[in-house]
Amino acid sequence: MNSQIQRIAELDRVIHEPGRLMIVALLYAVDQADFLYLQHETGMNKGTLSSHISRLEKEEYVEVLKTYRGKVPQTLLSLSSAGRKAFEQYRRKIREAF
Amino acid sequence: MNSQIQRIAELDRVIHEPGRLMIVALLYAVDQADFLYLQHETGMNKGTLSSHISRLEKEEYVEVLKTYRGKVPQTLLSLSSAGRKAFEQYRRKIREAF
DNA sequence: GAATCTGGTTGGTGATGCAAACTGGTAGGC
DNA sequence: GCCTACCAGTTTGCATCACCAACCAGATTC
Repeated sequence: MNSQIQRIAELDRVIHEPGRLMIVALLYAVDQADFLYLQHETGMNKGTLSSHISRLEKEEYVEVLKTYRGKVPQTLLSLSSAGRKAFEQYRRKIREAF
Repeated sequence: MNSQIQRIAELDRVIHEPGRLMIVALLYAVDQADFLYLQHETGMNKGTLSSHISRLEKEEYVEVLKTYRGKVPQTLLSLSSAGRKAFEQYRRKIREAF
């Protein structure tokens, strides 16, 4: 198997999914963001965003902190160190392949 | 929306799928390949490979030529010019994003 | 006749995307 | 107080897609 194909075959599917890739790339850049910010930046509807966040949480790639902005609930997201590493590895393989 | 995220959002989903990305990247490099070669290089089972090829054909990204190697049937695949352009655009967006 | 070869099709399972319904709380009008 | 509307997210129902194994078709070879 040639090495470009090898890299593609090894891509982390959890991160490769564009919806989650946007989330992870955003969190990688800003360290912390809330649900509404992610929704606005990614253009996803809230149901889809919510389910991608759940998937990333289940994978332990993001940490979720439910808090309040005044009296309004706010969900804060950040990348875990595992998530950060996974993204860096994904990015490295993508760069090597293309 | 920041430009990295914009690029990710615009990625062609038909090509983004790793199975099809491997096929397209291989065909981009070699111009023509047969079914068994693709199966061997990608490691996919034939059912999955066959359905990805059908999808790419439906999208008019690949051309399929059913022929014979001696008396044994052989399916030859090549990228169409639309497929070539789509791959180049995909690669450009990936490179810009990462 | 039985096994092999190439490739396609089918059936089942899980993932994704969207809209709509829902939850638990807040705010405003009267 | 009470009713309605809103807000932040989550869950659900439905359609489509991806993956694998198994089976099938048509021809060949042993």
